[in-house]
Amino acid sequence: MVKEKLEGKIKKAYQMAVDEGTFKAERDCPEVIFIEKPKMESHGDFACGVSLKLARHLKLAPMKIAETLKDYIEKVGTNGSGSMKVEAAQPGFLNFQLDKSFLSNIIHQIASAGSNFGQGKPNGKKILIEYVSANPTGGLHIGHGRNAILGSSLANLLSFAGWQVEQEFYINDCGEQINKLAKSAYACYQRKLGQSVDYPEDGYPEDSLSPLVDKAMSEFDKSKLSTPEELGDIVKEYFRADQEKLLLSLGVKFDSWFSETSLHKDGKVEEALRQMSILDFTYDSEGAYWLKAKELGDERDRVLKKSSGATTYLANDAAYHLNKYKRGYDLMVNIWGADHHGQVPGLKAVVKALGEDPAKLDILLTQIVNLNRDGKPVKMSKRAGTVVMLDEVLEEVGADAVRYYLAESNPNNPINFDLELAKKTSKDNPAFYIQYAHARCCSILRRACEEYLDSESGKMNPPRVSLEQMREIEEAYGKDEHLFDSTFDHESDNPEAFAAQKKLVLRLACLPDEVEEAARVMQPGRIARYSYEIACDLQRFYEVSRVLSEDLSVTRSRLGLIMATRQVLANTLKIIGVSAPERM
RNA sequence: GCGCCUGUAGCUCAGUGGAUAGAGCAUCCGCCUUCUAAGCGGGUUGUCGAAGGUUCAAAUCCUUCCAGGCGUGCCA
Repeated sequence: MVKEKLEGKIKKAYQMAVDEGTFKAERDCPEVIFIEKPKMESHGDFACGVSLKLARHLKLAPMKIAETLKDYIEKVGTNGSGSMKVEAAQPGFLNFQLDKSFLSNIIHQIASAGSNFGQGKPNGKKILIEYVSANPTGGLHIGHGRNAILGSSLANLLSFAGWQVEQEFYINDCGEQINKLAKSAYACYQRKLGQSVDYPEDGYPEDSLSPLVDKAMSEFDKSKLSTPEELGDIVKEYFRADQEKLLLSLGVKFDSWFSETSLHKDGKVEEALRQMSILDFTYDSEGAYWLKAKELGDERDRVLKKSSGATTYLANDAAYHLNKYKRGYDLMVNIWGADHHGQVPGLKAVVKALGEDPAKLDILLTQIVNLNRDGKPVKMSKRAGTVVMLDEVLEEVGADAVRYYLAESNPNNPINFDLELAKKTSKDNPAFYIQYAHARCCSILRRACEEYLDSESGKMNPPRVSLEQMREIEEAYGKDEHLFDSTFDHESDNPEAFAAQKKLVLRLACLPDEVEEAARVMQPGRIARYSYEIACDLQRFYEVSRVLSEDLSVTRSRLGLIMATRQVLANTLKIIGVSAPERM
């Protein structure tokens, strides 16, 4: 919002300078105008280093360019959105100092946009995010959890940023693992019927299957359980349904569940194989059917159909991705665990062999999640040995903490998830601290309309703001641009308070830029960290500046700042899928 | 061997080619009669893994090397 505005101004100034012959160059600025937030306050609220980059094109000294741009920016004027000071600084930066009307205008804009504040304009593009995609042969572990939270937060983020998003779970419901599941379940079933059969070697653990087999026996007639395949189909659906339920409890909801088996039933795998052979990217060798993957950038060729006649996961993936491409997305994102990174070149090769554009397929890899308790590694599962199961972590720390910690980090880095930290109710725990900031805003808004104790007389005073007045403020603050001007009126009385308010408002103003940037690099974690910064700025403001006071006009306008903060916190929490409580 | 990821403060991590390198934790000092102290302010803390290169400007881009993690199936 602010950055966009400044960028526009600089661009206009540049063009004016060209039009008037001050700069001898094309009208289009040859460098990207990047607005940054300077680290040092003396460098203004925002800064731009484009003059340094333009020096080469214009063959002028950077400082000279900055000064010229400054003059033209002043000529361009403010067109109503509040004014600012511009300064040219060595070695050629443009530093912007926003004034009070600009700050007050930001609150007004947040107020009028409400829950839409920060939203990107619809870009008319469709994106498919495929994630989790676990085998329906057991529960989800914490790694699946990371994948799920990244996918879900990314979907929220991109949708907020203006994409049309669909979320899909690809069910790996056929192949060797599923056969093994069916055989294990069937052996378990036969034993329950009193038959003495050997349990398959390296089969799935009997204790985890036993309750599901019981359930199948109670829900289905014997005639439906006569083969391992029939029982396998039932059990894998139980596992899938459990996964869906667990994901829903974390706020992860898919638009579609795509079955791998359905590709076989519909002849789609054969169709994909034919398409690749038509383009001459396949061959027979050693009794198997191969993809010329090496020609397509992989390190070696890959088997599509085993000598047994069964297709490999890669052939099935080819069929699945052909289907995705046919659905006409502008971009497809797959989220995989980093232990699958070796498959990336294979899948890219398949896409090329199908004659589709690999640039439309983006694969995000998530590194592992290490669980700690007070700095020491934990192994908590009774069921799966060393693997930590998602439902156990969820039960211990709750959905909000799980979502925050799995969303917050950069997917390329491993997560060190500390269970004790996630349960703490202090600033050490950012998930808590952000929610607390939201609750604090709500509390102040509530208290404004309540009676309060007069410390001198010891009597209760009537509320500072009546419910009716509060409604009026809420309504007016989206409409009246100048309602909040007095928020910043007391700079000289209390410079500390002014600085804290200004910092908070400028932080809030960055939401649109943060959303845009996070969406561009597909890192919802940036929003989580941004949210934490808001919470810190609010806390600072709260320390040095009272909202509810005897001065009604100041109270009203500061309530506006609190409403705006609450709104931006709510919008960011929604993206990462963490709840925004009104009381804690 | 080859491929991918990572290397920034004692620890966990941010950092978009820009100005003096940033948070939290830890540690030290100070602060609660006031809207939620479940907190706040301040101090200490760095060969940005190493060496070259590109650039007016490099933690950031390029090359080489070192260290760690993961992967390298007719499993998925």
